[in-house]
Amino acid sequence: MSKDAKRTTIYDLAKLAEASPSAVSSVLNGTWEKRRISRKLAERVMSLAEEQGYSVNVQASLLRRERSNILGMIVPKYDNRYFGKIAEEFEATARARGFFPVVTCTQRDPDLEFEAAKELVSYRAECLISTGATDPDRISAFCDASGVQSINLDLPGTLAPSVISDNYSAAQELTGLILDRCEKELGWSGPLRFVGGRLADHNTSARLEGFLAEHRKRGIAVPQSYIMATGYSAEKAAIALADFHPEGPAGIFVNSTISLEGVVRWHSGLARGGDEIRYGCFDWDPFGPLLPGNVGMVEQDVSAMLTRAFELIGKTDLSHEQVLIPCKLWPFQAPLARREG
Amino acid sequence: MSKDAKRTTIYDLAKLAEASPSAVSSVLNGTWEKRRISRKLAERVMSLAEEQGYSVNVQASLLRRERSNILGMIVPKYDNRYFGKIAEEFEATARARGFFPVVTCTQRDPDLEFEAAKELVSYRAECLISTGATDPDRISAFCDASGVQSINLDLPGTLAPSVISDNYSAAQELTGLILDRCEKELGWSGPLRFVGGRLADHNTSARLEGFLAEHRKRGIAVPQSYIMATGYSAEKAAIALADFHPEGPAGIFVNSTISLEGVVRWHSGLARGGDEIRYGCFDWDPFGPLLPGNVGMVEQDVSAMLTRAFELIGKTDLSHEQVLIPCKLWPFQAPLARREG
DNA sequence: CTGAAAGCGCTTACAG
DNA sequence: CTGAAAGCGCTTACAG
Repeated sequence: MSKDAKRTTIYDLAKLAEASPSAVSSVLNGTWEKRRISRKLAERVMSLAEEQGYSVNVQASLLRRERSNILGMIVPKYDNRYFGKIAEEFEATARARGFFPVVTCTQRDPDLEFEAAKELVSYRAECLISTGATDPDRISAFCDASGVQSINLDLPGTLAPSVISDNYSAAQELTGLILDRCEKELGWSGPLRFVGGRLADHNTSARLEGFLAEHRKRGIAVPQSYIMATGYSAEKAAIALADFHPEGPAGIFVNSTISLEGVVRWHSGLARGGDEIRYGCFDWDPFGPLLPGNVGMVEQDVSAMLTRAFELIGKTDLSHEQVLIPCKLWPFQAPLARREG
Repeated sequence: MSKDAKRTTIYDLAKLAEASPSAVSSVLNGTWEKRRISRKLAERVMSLAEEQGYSVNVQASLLRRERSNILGMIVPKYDNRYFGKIAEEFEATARARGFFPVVTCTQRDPDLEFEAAKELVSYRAECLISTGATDPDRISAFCDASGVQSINLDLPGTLAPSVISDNYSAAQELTGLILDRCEKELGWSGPLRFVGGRLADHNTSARLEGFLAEHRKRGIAVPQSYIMATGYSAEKAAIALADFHPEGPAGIFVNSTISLEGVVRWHSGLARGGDEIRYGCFDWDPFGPLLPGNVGMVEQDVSAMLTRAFELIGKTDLSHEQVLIPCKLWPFQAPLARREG
């Protein structure tokens, strides 16, 4: 059946069915009943199509209909619980609604992000969702100029509606949880250290505010040096903590599972004192509950975020507001002890 | 600049530049020097395009050129170190070579896989790479009938060339590592248990063969009941081990990080005896080195696999052979002890 | 009940 | 140096 030469078109089918290309077209795209084409012809065409392995040339079809059906998404990473899940759910939802999802992973590189956006615009995407984009406004401005709708997810922008996690509240809750556990289990109350992320990043700064608010509420002062927003990498987190050899109790607010990796590495490398360390992490990883000292993690509500984002697709005249989605806090039971020796 | 109505076309540009659409087209697609269009006109057109925020309608352009530039990939999950990395590298490589990568996540669902393949064929993808597909041959047969090239990655098929990891050898090495460590650290020699995966799955069965070969080489018999290929889920792995309360030393070959989660959960839940457990995992996770009892992990060589796969793209008359890519084995240093009480 | 015709936005031989 | 024309494979008012 392999037809290397030319693929079957509606013209081929028309010839075989002894009908016009128009009739074939409408049979194939399901409008034949409306056009009152005889069931007999319709069936003949459909079985011929099957037989010839015909598949519509979507490129041509959509060009003619001046649509693309493409829903674009830009995402920093796949290899990440949070963004991986976002991409997966986005695809499933888009597909369920009849769109053709095209997701592109841009590695947090602003230029790659913009290139990907341009490409998606060239394909005349119906809408572009920028997830965790480093420069969402640049993308929105470009989309806007080309008449393509854009929506921000995870990280907000000012030129398009944004659906983001309620970082402030979740960070405050997580801070409270860690402080409570330090008090209960170690008889010690803060201040905690804040490790990971970048202060210039909206989410990190919102989380830091929540972190500080909870300390303030409890009357605990946080020294400036306790804020270690050293970026997104396990190495940097480990380096930031390298000089920290706690003699007594200590607590850490870990910003993102990427930083968590560094914190755990530091923790398991401590000569002693590790048993009196408690930490919690903003973001979720299945190995989290198994890490000694980890008292809880925040899980962002991906489904809720996407549901809200999809509600905005196709809507015009939207305000560029921020929609805040609450997160879930997962406290873990009794802390596991650290490795011996 | 927002043009909600109609997007700028080459005809608009032609009018503004007082030139023909043909000239504009060739300026815009870079063939103007070949067509010996005056630099003056070219520059006029280009600045007008810039000014009008023109972006070529790729749909129309590619339809005319009877190409799609699309390179399709089907992948089971994004939210997974291994497949997430494959998707990321695939995209970067495809883009670097001038393709438009479209990757689709199909959740190990055979029907979804097939639907996605059909969709990609409708878009006239130049080539479709099926990664970890449950039924690669069904996809290859369909692609073949439509004149679309297909390549299998990770899981082999018989109707298209396959690039896969050398599961057998890596499993044998990992088995050897675990057995060595058990002997050295616990003074005990096997047999190990094999946990996770499905025997019907090519990779699991190749790994099991390597596992058994290493035991055979050392003259260690493996009881049938030690093979617990219970599928791909943390729960199932944990359930399979639920009745296993080792009194003395024991060792486990963990098939996939998904199962690892279950094994670690089981391990950390043991009332006692956990200190004399050693395991290793086929597949890589950054938290791996931090898990007590974990002596090493296998990392599949994603870059090498993709490099080989890309070499096949566009090649015709390929045999449907299997290309085996060696894996890397990462031994971890001294085992960490388990949690206390 | 069905077909001829125009057109989606491009590209590219062909003819000056 | 440049334009008119045909055509990629479809869809859809329009006219019977």
